Amino acid sequence: MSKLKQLAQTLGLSITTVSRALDGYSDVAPATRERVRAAAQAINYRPNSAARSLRRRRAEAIAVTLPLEPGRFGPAVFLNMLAACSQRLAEEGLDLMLLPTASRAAEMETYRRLIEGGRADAVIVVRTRLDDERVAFLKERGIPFVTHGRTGRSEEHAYIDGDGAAGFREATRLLASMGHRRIAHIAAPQDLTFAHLRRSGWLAGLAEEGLTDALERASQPTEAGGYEATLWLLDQPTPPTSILCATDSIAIGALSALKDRGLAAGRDIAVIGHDNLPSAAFTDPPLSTMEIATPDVGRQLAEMLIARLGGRDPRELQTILPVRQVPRATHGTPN
Amino acid sequence: MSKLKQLAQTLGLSITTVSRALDGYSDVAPATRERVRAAAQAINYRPNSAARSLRRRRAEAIAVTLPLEPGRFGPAVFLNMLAACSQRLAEEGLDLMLLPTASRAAEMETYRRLIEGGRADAVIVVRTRLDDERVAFLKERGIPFVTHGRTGRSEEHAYIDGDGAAGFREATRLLASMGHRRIAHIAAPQDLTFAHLRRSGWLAGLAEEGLTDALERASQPTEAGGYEATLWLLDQPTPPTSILCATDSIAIGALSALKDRGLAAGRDIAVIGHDNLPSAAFTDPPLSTMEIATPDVGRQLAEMLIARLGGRDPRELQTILPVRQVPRATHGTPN
DNA sequence: CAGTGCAGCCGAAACGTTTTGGGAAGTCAA
DNA sequence: TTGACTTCCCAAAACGTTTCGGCTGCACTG
Repeated sequence: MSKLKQLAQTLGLSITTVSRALDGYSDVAPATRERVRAAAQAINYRPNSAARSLRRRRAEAIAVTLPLEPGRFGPAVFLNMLAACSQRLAEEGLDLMLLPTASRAAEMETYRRLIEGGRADAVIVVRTRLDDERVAFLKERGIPFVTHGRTGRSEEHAYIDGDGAAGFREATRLLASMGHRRIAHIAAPQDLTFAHLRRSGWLAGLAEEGLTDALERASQPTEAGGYEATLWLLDQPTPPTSILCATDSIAIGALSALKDRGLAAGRDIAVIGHDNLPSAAFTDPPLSTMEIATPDVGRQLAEMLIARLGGRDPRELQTILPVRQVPRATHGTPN
Repeated sequence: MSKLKQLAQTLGLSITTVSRALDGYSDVAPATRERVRAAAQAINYRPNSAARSLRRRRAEAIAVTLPLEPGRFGPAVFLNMLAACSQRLAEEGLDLMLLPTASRAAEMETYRRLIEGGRADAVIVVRTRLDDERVAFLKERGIPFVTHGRTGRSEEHAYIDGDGAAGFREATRLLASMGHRRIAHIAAPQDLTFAHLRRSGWLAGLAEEGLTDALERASQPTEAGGYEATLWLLDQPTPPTSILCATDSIAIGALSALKDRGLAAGRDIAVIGHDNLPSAAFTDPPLSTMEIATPDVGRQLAEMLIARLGGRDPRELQTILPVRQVPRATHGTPN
């Protein structure tokens, strides 16, 4: 027998009344409500979530797939954001479920199961691409969603993103102001929106400074990728005096490559990353980097999701957060 | 109208038959089964998960809470493991849901909701403690679970764990064999099982080598913690010639502290970590560390979970995986 | 004192599946 | 021809909630 029925029986009430009492409806006497609450507490009652969401026709859950290819942030930063998000969602009775997916195909299949199967009411899309099939799918199905990062169709959907372009433009100009003329870029794969935006910020900065030497190298957003790319840059006929890296992981790889070539980061050559990973303060020398200035991205993301679930127009839910420079020891003057 | 009903109507079959056809029961004619499958495919049918799990009385989902205090592995390693796990679980039609939790209290409340509300069929417990209230709760409720890491009651439940004690014992003896006599340990909080085991391995190694100088310092398992602890160790009357760190994060902080004191890791003083984080190969000098030798921990974890769901005795599901040394450049001889 | 309104409660339907317990038709052996 | 099996299918119940549409009895109004 269901626990709700048990409760009703021991209390001498109908199932209806017990249910309504627990949900705080006004048509049950305050005294009764309290009695019910106490009894529910006593037997540790939690409504069966399957039954509830079947009847209510919503899952009371938000999903986010977790693509395992190396990504935007380090997982640590990313998880902290989702944690904050989940805390805010919990206040609304919403569970946040993270579903790891190994490939794009697996990710799309997960989306289909989630959506068609009614397992999630809304989703968070991370590691966005300029042309993102997940966004297309969700728009077509009419599922509320918020992306973490822009896409090629950003004007049509809710998103939250850091202003990577501005950050990279600023960093480029900073390097130029210190006398650097050959400012190279190690880019992450350009189908990833954030990578595209950061690169365009770098190009804008070069243009504003009248610099025409736009040396760049594409790389996976990993330490190993950064290592390789840096060696390549150093082997060019006129190697750069500074390297702007799309992510801190790349920058950490870069530092290692410089060391292996006997170059001192921050003296012989400047390096700047992006993300401000926890370990970035502990590299040698400590990495100059940048980060989203707002501390509560996760919470804001949750608010946007809640607003979307409430039917708010996605075009009112588009946030670009400022990026702040975190200068440490690797952005020195050119030799 | 439900999609299943729609299907049944367009096919001129009963709901029963459609359902059974899709589930592959043998009492529906092969031809019919194919017809149903094709039709379902065409309209992109996915059973409503709430209805299904209400009727089946299981959620077809495994939960793992994600404590956000700094933990055992770096999140990257951890997520890769869970990804592999989730892949295997998906083959059984099980979803893996990750629920971030900010505090122990929030974590327990999440457990209660999950379990009492029937949202998950089994759970994975990570970041285990010697005295773990989650384990107590799950045992009491009779919910199948597997822990990642042992506890004080390990003999009673299923677990998978690396042999941290053996790894630290071996590393200690290795250092001793190179002439080190003052081998210090930076320990993670001792209520965490892994920290306790690693420390005991270090102590065992010292004992076997007849070393009595057991200098140690407790620390949070973070870079900052390792930094602080290292400075403290260096400030002792007779500072160590080598430092065995409970985690790579600690070791990375240690490297940074050594640098700040003008000491060269691997030459002036040896450092060894544990976990083999992706960035450990890119520290300066590259960090000597150790790691679980088995590549597919996640998959094995999934297998154990499936076995538990199948009613297998937990005492048959206890795995301790060998730990392998990953020597790089920081474990040099004493000066 | 009839009529109206409201507070507090409840029965039954509904949500979309799976599963139980058959039933009808066909096949085969005796 | 009969009975026993098989094969293929189905109606209805069940899962545990929420919610719709009342119903009862009391207080108040005029």
